[in-house]
Amino acid sequence: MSNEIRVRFAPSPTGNLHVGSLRTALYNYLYAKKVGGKFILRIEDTDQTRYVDGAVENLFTTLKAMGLEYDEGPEKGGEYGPYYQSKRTDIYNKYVQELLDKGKAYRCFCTPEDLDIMREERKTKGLDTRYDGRCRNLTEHKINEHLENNDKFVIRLKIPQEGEITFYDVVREKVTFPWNMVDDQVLVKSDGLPTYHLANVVDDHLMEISHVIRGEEWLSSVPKHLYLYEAFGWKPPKMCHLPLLLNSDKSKLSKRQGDVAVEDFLNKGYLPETLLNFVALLGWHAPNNEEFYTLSELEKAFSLKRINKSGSVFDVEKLNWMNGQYLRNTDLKVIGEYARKYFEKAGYHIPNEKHYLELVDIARSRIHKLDEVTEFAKPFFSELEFTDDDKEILKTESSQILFKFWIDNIIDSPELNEELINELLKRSAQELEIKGKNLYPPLRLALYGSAHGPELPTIMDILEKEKVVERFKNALK
RNA sequence: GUCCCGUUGGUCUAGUGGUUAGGACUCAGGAUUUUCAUUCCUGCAUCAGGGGUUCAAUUCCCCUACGGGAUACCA
Repeated sequence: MSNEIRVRFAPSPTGNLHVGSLRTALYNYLYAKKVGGKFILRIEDTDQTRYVDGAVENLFTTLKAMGLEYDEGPEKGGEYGPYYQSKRTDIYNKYVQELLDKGKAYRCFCTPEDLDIMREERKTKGLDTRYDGRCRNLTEHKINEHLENNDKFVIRLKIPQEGEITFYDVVREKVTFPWNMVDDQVLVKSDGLPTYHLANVVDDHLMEISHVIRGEEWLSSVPKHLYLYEAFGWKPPKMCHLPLLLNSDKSKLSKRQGDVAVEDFLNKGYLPETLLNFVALLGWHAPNNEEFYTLSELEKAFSLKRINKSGSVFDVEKLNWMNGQYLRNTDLKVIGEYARKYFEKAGYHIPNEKHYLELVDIARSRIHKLDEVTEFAKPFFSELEFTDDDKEILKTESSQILFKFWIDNIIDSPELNEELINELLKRSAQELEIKGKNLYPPLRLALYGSAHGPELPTIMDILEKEKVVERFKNALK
């Protein structure tokens, strides 16, 4: 075994990538980068019944969108493949046989129905629901009888029945479990495929994984895994169990309370940079007050030792705020590229690049996510709609005088530029004696359809002269 | 039920055997802006409770409460 740091992200392709998984992937990635190790992707697809079409592809594209590149894994290759567990069945079979030979595992011929009854009975007795071990000591004769009958069986791990196990977790430190609370875990299902527990241990060993960094929901499985390492005579990797991401009611983050798939967040217009930054800070923090990090800054700042123990609520309010910060502080052209698909979706034909960027710029300080980006562009692409209150404002005598004045002064000028607009604004106030709330709201209303919104010169610039005149004329009626 | 893990404002968090317990989001108020938004400033609010140990505990130990996770031929 080398001293190289090798970590893995090992999702099962059962749907879209969950933000919690994203954080797990990110922490693995960051740790590898930090220490100059390798980041490996392994697909844990041992459960055929949970196979979801397209999930693997979705995983690849999402990781790519997030900029989390792996050193070894599917598509990429590596010396430790294959990286799909479904392609490693022969390997697992070999090791299970070894366990059987060593007496560390045994065949169990109980049917699922038998087990249901057993658990029910144990429960009514106030016991835990572990397997009661009735097939632990089947005679050779009995086993052969079952085999000759072609009876279905699973292979279970023969867990010690007394004593306790203590191990050290990078995050939790010392953790102890009594052995009599650990189940004789099924290692191989009756379909001949391994369970996560077997596959994960065999693969982590064979792939020379040095640190297992995964969610806290796995903490209680560690004794089984460690026992497996011991049974094989292997050195176990360091364990590192991350605190969970929580709903606002503190339960494990789930679909019930909104979107949890990275893809969903991306579609709503959260930037990948925001998501990464936000999720990095859920459970980890540098010793300072810094809240904004690029990926490469995270690579330098990250450390396993500073991971928190307690779960963190995924606060969408703060995510929104952070995304707004990214929207405003990232180069306008970059935001423009991210925003383009939303304009296409809205069916807004983009007149020219300069105006397009002005539209994006108007929106970016007023929105939190990019799916709102066209909201402030709408008045430029569709007919204005006025409420009764709006119409009252447009109808007043001073508004009408104002509109006439502007039309007269714009119509013959060669160009409608900011200089002219400011001059006319000034003259409106001086010559017409229309100022303040009799000046700006009516103008903006006539041109933009709302008393609030972007600055007048910006509106007029995007509208261009012809349309400005047209809208003033409409307001004149 | 049983086992395991956790607990600094509503939320994310920094921090320490002696601090006015720091920052961010949210919320409230104010300033700037022709308006909205942005931006800036100010304010509200926290060490779960009870026992120890100690000159001193938010910090160390124990108990309780609460929260979460695991209890599958799912991962």
